[in-house]
Amino acid sequence: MTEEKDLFAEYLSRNNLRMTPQRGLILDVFLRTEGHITSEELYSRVKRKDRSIGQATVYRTLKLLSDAGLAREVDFGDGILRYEHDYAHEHHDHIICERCNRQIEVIDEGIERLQERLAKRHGFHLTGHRMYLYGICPECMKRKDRKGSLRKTGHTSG
Amino acid sequence: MTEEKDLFAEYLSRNNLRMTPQRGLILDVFLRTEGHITSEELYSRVKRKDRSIGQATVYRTLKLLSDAGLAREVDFGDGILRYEHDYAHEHHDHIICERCNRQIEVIDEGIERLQERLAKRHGFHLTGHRMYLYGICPECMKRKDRKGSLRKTGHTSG
DNA sequence: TATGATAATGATAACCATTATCATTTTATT
DNA sequence: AATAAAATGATAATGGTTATCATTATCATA
Ligand SMILES: [Mn+2]
Ligand SMILES: [Mn+2]
Ligand SMILES: [Zn+2]
Ligand SMILES: [Zn+2]
Repeated sequence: MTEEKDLFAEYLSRNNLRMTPQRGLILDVFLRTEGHITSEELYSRVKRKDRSIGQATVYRTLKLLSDAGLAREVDFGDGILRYEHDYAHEHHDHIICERCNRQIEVIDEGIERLQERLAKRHGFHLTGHRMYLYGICPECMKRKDRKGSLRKTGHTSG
Repeated sequence: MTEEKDLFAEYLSRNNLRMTPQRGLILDVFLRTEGHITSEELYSRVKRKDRSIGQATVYRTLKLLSDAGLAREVDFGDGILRYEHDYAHEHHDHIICERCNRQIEVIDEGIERLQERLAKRHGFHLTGHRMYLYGICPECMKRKDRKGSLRKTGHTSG
């Protein structure tokens, strides 16, 4: 946590930006929050510690944290950007349950390798990727056809 | 093209919806347009043939076409939904160039297989996926560091 | 071929996450 | 202190998409 703060401070000074109480607080709260958090959620958490904080500052800081390599944007495709820790966190992809929205983090070295090869085969230099698997989680599998909260994205039948 | 129209008609009647001149025209123009088209683009094309068409109708019809299995939503992550043909078109994924936005369609059976296995390993029943690779295309590789139109998504360094 | 019932259309307003604007305040440097 | 540069927070704006709603078109039936 101190290490992350140092990294952020270094990133800021390297870019002629300034460490401020707001930025420090936002980073703190972010680091204490596991999972995939929206700017809105983070804003409401930060506001509990500093009534006067502005929502725009949270948006701005989250962007800075992403550039600094401390946060990573996660886009589940529902129109709301989420953020997760990106420092000392291994890269991973996500499986999302279309029934209950449960999300788990997964990694498959084989897939990563093949992605690299696939890009190369087409002459591309691969710099990143987004991969989201959609399905039905084990729990939802048991309680059969609860058609209740289907997500209705267009990812089904890929 | 007649086959697609039949499929659409069948889908509509199956859902107690009606085939209309507007829907027919929108499907026609959509089928004649290759690539990944936005609702806006399709709207302007359709409007050339029917001045009186409404933009909402294009949005609505595109959604219907997706449900009917004739169109597929493509989300490159820039906040604009695109659509591509989905009937008699093999599933594929995309590589997008971060410099010039060129996009190519790719498929890797090995990856598809591993995705299936990865989901199963976590107890999920896989229903679909989204995979976008980001990189630098061969052309942009040659004309070095044209930092011109960098996309600035957050997908880099996956 | 009128008549209801239902669905579709097009114009427009609303939505909503995110960005831009800008006056004011804070911070770093002289 | 004085100055310049950057950050903040309130608020307006953005822009793709969706909701609303009065009007029109379509379908089934008599
Ligand atoms: Mn994650
Ligand atoms: Mn495609
Ligand atoms: Zn589930
Ligand atoms: Zn390129």
